[in-house]
Amino acid sequence: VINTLRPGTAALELLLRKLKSGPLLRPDGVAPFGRLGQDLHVYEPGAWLWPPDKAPAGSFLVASGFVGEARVLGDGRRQITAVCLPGDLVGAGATPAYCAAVALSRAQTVDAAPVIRALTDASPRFDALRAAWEAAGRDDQARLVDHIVRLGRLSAYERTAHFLLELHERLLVVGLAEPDRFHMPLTQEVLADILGLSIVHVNRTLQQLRREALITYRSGQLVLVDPLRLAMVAGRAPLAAQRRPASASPKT
Amino acid sequence: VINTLRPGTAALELLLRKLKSGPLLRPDGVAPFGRLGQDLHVYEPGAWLWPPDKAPAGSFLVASGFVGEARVLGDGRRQITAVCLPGDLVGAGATPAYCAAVALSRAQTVDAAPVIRALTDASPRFDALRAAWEAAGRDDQARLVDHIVRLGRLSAYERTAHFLLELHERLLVVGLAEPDRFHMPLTQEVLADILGLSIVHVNRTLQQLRREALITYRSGQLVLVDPLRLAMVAGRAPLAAQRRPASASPKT
DNA sequence: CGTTAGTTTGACCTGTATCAAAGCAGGTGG
DNA sequence: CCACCTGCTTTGATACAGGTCAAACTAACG
Repeated sequence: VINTLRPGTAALELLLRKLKSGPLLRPDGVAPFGRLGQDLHVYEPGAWLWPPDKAPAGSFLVASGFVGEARVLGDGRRQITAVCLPGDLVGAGATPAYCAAVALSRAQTVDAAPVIRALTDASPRFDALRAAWEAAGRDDQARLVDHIVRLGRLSAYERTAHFLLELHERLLVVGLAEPDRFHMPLTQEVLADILGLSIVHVNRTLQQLRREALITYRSGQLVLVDPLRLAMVAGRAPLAAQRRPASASPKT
Repeated sequence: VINTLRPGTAALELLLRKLKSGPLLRPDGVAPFGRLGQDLHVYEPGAWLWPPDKAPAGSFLVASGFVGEARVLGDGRRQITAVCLPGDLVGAGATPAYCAAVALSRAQTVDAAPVIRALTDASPRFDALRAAWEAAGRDDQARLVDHIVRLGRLSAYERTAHFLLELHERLLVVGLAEPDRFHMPLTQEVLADILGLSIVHVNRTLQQLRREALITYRSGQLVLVDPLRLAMVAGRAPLAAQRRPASASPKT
């Protein structure tokens, strides 16, 4: 479906899906943007969208592939602080300074300036859109907090499960995942830099998840074989408790 | 100086200092808020400002002491995701849902509603203030990212140094630190939950920092004995950023 | 002075890192 | 079609950072 569109159009469509998934945006509140995509960028895995020492060069909408915000330490250690999926913005408000952006897989982006312009525009015509946008920003923030908890208090095993579930959820929202599987283009090295682990340990952790029949991974397809048990491992509410929307009751 | 003011006034003064420290706010841009502080809350260390399962009950300005945003896992593990110092807001935009707020030391807060109202107000009279406010929000965000890097890629030793420097910097901005020291009211247990370590290891790490003559800590006063070397350890070194020096045979 | 919360110590254990080398594609050029 | 890269995954052996448990020490405080 998405694949048949031009990348710019596709990216916008993904963004709108995300915004529409929130409680705030009625489908008819979606404003008509200018057409996007004359300014397509393609990045090979590992390529910088902007390098560590430069300021973000505008903001971009991810059209395909995964992009990461990363910080690189003097001795080469690297921590990826956020993963941007198709439909996400890189370099916008959510992206603080001192973060490089790097393609985590082969990725396409389009210039997001028109989108930003519309969102910044004070016109009441865009009110609903802007509200949805702000909600998405809060989600981004909540995800940073999730990441902190993962890194600070979860074991490698829990961490990995937790992260894979996050990816799945987010991709579901933009329609890029099936209920039990999704395309996971990240190498174990990249996963290591996201999860704060060593490559070797990521490998062993994934093996354990497979051995215990929680996931399957073949040729880029990640299958959540047992999502419930996986969620349990990740320390998420055991009984299908809702999480994303702003009302919830975490377990005791 | 600050101590002689009523807590509400003092808190507001701290906030304004922070906002004024940014590049955007000219001193005369500071708007006169209503007087604050009829609604003072005092919390004992460990007390919830709001518990894990409730939504933030409004937003509060910290007047004194340290407050933390925390997530508690099912089995009791706890990760403090952000530390709010005097002059910071807890529960405002920067604070995402699913975070409890807890007093990390004895702390006072005042209701921040009047401040929020002024900032939300569209009046151009507050434009400069609002801009400063947004800058402060970006700082908060950058701090979350710092925290992620700390937890993901720094050793316990580096992490601790890095965090203490952050505290010092932030307290300097609001005038609550001297150039080489500040009052650090956090217990090692709390530090552990911030740094993602065990209590015992925090203790040993602090000992190491003292043994190597980087810091001193007596009766709540934390002294940065050798800020430069400390910054180096924390990986904020402008100079050679190599592996850990081990100049004095660090033993475990 | 006993109580209590916090810090410190020691002994021991384990999760994760490190090092090194071996398998395993998917692509390339000969 | 094969030999050969090259980048990724997997494996094994070993080392260490940091966790856990338990107890002793310290200092504030009623």
